[in-house]
Amino acid sequence: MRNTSKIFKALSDESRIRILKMLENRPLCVCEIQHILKGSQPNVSHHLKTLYDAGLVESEKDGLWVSYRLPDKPESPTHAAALALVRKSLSADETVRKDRAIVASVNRFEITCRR
Amino acid sequence: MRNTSKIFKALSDESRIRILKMLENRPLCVCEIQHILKGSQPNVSHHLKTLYDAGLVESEKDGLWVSYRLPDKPESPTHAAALALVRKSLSADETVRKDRAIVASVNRFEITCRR
DNA sequence: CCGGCGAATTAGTTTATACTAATATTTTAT
DNA sequence: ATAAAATATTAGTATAAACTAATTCGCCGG
Repeated sequence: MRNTSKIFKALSDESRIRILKMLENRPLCVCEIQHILKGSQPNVSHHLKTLYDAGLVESEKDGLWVSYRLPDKPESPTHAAALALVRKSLSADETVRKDRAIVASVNRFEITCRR
Repeated sequence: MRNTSKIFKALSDESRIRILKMLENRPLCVCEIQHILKGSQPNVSHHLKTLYDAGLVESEKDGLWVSYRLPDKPESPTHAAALALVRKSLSADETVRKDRAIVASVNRFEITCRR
């Protein structure tokens, strides 16, 4: 039960839902997510850690960057169902649509990540 | 999005998940839930209010009691999907099993609700 | 009407979560 | 090696959620 409520806790923050919806487009590095959420870098890292600890994202080192993506193979049926629920929801949400429009038009080399 | 994250926030507490799993057996009044969760009455009322505000339970006055139940007709597809996810999960959880065994063997007239 | 019971609300306190600022780590380029 | 960039971690603070205790509300039977 601890595990399940951790999943829901991770999903109970709007920034983290926005991140998951962005990742439906494609894998993103931290600085791209930061650019779209307009939060501080440590704050974004913290949200990503929360999602990672809940088993809702995977990460991979990619040179200087760390790429985050939705799991290919969720670690449990509950994880799969939760991710499916998110996928089916909120695609019409205005913030989500704007976020994903930016995802589609940006790459990591065009943006500044420096504070 | 606010609405969706409210659903997840409501589901992110173990006591509230326990309540939902108990309600899969049958509608319950506050004092029955309190008897099983072993929490204070105001605490249980607060959890029920959180679930109610998120659209995850319905309530009905029943004389002196207030009966809570899972919604017959969830107010949105997201609500339905979230409730379905809970229904499919955790039925094997030890705490959930014990709770539901008590639900099956108790009625409101046999228990003491007084603090 | 009055007293008692179930439930809801309020107030106050504790605990957990989110954010900011500063620092550390890792990797790449010079 | 040194420096610079991307990310992670830590410390400290602000905000929100959960619990306890006390009070209030509403319904029912005398």
